[in-house]
Amino acid sequence: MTDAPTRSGDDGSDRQPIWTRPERGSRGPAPAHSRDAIVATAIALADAEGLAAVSMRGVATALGTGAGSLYRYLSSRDDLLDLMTDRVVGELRPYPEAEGGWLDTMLVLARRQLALHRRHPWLIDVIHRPSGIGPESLAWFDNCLRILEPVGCAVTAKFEAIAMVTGVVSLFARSEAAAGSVTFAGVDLAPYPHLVAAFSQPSAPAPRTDLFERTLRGLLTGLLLAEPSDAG
Amino acid sequence: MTDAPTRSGDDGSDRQPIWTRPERGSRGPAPAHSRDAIVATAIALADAEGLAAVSMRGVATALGTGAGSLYRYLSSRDDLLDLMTDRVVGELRPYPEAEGGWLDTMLVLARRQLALHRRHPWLIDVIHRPSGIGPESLAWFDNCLRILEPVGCAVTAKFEAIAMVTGVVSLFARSEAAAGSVTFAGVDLAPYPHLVAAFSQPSAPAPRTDLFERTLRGLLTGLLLAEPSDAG
DNA sequence: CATAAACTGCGAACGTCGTTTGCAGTTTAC
DNA sequence: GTAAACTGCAAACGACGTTCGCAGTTTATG
Repeated sequence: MTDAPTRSGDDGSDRQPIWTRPERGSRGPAPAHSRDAIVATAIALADAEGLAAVSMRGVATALGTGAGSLYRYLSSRDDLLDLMTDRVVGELRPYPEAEGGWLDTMLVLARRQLALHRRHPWLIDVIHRPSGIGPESLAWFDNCLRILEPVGCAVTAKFEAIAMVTGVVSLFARSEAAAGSVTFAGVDLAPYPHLVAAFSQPSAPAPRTDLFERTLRGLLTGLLLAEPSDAG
Repeated sequence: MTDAPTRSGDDGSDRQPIWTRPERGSRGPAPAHSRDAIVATAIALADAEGLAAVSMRGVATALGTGAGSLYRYLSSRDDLLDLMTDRVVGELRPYPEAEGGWLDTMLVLARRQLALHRRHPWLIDVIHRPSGIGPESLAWFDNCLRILEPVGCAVTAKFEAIAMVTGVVSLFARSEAAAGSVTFAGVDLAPYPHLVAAFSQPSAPAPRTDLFERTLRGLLTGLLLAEPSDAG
């Protein structure tokens, strides 16, 4: 607690983010594991048993070690979640060319994001935290800017549009994941006349894919193509 | 653990949701607190010190009692969060009449939701969980259906539109709350050419309110007014 | 009015969590 | 060769949600 310089590799380096922190020094014995192997194990665990299974003890047990040992490679569980997020974002590669026009290409990217959420359902619970921007996320963002290059509007509008697309994709992913989990069991619906009227009406299945595409197409054209003549 | 009928009021009633569970029986002494007072205390605590301060011990301390005592009124912390959510949703009342047309009225409702998020920043972390639908949320939903009554489209489309509006509002709320928390400190931006090009460009402040309104207006008209002639 | 059932608050405990710490052993720089 | 820097590991710490047992209080029932 005084000023002992021990643990300079992991413990003392809380200043710089996990992305630029060196994995190990050059002095001691070879580590039994690697940061990448830990992250891969954690992702496999989350895919199989959900995010709740990704505890320090859980990941450590899957690796055949103790919980405290993980702190030789990571400085916190949040770091692990950040690494997991960025690693699966890398699955969005390779990025498509913008051959079919920027709007269609953005839709392809959005659909790939949605597929990523389906592949890793825990992503939806992890993506909405501060300080979770890693190299792969930056690359994805950079690629979106590349796709939007032919669009002649302010960069701030592009930033907003990209963020909104990502957000809407997460909304769809959450809606898919939560499908059927809402229930009105034991609740008296009598005080809600419009609800019971809606429920008593025959409902068509309503294709979801169409909603996804229509929503994003309308969003992007509205945000990027609208003339700012009368705004403000 | 055999079949002792004790604690039938709180403990044994895990079956039915918190909304319909009776607050107390008729036998014992008068409770020192009430479910409503506990929820109000928890909300005040969350408003002041964030959701992390809303622990059973934290709420109990604010009430001058012990953590275990809270389980006489609630059966879990999740129940408490559900009650908190539904209570603040009640702040959206009274609901406006649809005098200015359904689109403008829906925008008013959306703006009120955004204001609610600004008033209770913890709401964004609590609203995206399963099983959080209470009477006030139902009333809000019912009111949205009332506003959308003159719109002649399938009820499923209305359901989707309402959910999407709520979701987009939460996106804006989250974006506002996370403003300035993302940082590229210590990260080399060289591998992201389009990003550095965007950052080197002069950026206008870009009015957010306009983005909010434009996004929702485009969303609602696109989802509710589009003709389903060529779909499918 | 007596009795028993159903309630009350409360403090101690349980198990799990993220994280810290001390220690013994290993490798490398000087 | 020595010391610094590293390694893994087990134990512990504090906080969390939750359970449990107990003593006391109120009410329904006879």
